[in-house]
Amino acid sequence: MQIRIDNSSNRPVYQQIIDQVKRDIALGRLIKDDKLPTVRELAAQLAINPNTIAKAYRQMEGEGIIVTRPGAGAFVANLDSSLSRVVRKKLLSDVLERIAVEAYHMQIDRQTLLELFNNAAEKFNVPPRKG
Amino acid sequence: MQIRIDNSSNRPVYQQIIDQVKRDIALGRLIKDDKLPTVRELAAQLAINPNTIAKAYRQMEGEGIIVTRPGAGAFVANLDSSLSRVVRKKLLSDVLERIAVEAYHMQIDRQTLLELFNNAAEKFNVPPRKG
Amino acid sequence: MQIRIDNSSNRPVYQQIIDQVKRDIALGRLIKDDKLPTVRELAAQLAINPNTIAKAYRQMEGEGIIVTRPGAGAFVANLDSSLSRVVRKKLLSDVLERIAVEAYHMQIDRQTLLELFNNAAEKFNVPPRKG
Amino acid sequence: MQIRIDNSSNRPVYQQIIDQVKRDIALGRLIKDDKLPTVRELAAQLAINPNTIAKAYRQMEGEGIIVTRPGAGAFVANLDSSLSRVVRKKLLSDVLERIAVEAYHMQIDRQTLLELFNNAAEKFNVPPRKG
DNA sequence: GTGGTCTAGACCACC
DNA sequence: GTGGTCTAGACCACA
Repeated sequence: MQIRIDNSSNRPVYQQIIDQVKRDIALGRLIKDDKLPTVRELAAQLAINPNTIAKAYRQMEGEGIIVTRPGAGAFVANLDSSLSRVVRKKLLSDVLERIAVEAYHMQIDRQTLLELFNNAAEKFNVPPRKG
Repeated sequence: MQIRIDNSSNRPVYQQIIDQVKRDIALGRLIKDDKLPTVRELAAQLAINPNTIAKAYRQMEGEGIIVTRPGAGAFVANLDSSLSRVVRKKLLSDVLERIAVEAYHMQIDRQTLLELFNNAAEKFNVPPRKG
Repeated sequence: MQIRIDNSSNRPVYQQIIDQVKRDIALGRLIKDDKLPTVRELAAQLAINPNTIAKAYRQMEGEGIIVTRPGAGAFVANLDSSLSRVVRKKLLSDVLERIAVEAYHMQIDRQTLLELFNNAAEKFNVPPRKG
Repeated sequence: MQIRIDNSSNRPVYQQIIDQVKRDIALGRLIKDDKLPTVRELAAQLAINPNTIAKAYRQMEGEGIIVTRPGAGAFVANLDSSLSRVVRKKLLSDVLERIAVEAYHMQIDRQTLLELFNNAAEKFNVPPRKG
């Protein structure tokens, strides 16, 4: 678990932590039952307030990404989204549309955008077929 | 120019305005030199604080999306990204990676994600070849 | 909006706030687009820290119960659970089973339990038929 | 006595133990004077800190669910709630109301909720008539 | 020692 | 003035 905070980013610190944990899971670097650093550990390591870490963990717990057990620590959970499939697709669809608009304004053609998309999709364990 | 504000969205109002102007441009509904409503007009129409509209316009002007001619109003500008191609691709790439990670956690398979992507890309004028 | 905190309760303060807002919505005392008290208002009224109120609001926002707009306030949202129906039923089912076990140990017979259940269900707008 | 700990549950371990003992009693799998495993045994079997088991037993003894006879072990006690009937009904009523509120927000109709309730009630020995 | 809750108080984006 | 983020530090339940 190597997390890096970019203080010059607009993205809130707690969100950066979530991003990177989720990314590590998607990359297969973290798997089910792996233990995350303790709140205090990570806080010390990154030199940020423990509450900020706790907030990130709490949110991931809410999303079902991790499981926290007081007295034991935080652990990677099973992949299991409780959101309905319709909602999940809608969420992704909205962001993808916004990206398409951005690409247009940035004058990035569809071919190039598709390449970027494929690079991104292959990098992570987005399974080729349902499952 | 029909702009609709979704109050139940987390997206800031000024950002929603930008989104929709950019979207209309990408859809071809707005083209170069088209006149945007005045700040006052739009504020009245949407029942929104004029400062919010002004902020949206100011930001779009900064991005080179529109040009404001004092005394005349705001007009759609030429497509002309000030950023280098490398930077633009990096920006898109980052967001696409984040989407791929989200898709993984939402258990959306690559096939489905690709469909969503294609739907989004086709909807807008992301030119098939460098444009 | 009259919220009362029971300091002698084990239930966390932020949770008590959520309970009561959700209850008021279910009772029809609060309806879509109604404005909740501001974080600072409620904090002053209840003599508790604003962060605690903010936490309650943030969680309700996450559950889709309310919508918060910085600069505007917090508002009751549309009824619209994003959880899959299977998950929702499982969640309720688990709690109901735990209650049945409790009822057994408390020597409350099924007839009485059913009465208590009906009282509770009628009190709130649990719709008689899907919808 | 087969107890299973779900580490991916938020429910504290000691509470899960209590839940399952009470459940087994309600199901008739454990009856008066049955001997529970010793703290040491159960701790070894579940690979859990003995203090956690001890805490569960201590609490059940406090609730009158079991009796511990020093040197002999822990045994299932008689059903005998120390609380007044009014208090017991109030306790159940409160939880049932909270469930009704949840059901409302989850858009589970009363018909479905009633089915879930009946399933739960039938599963356990909630006696049809005062028992 | 672990995470969870709460307080107190600062600064920022949004309207 | 609104909610959101972050810091600093206390206390508690859980293991």
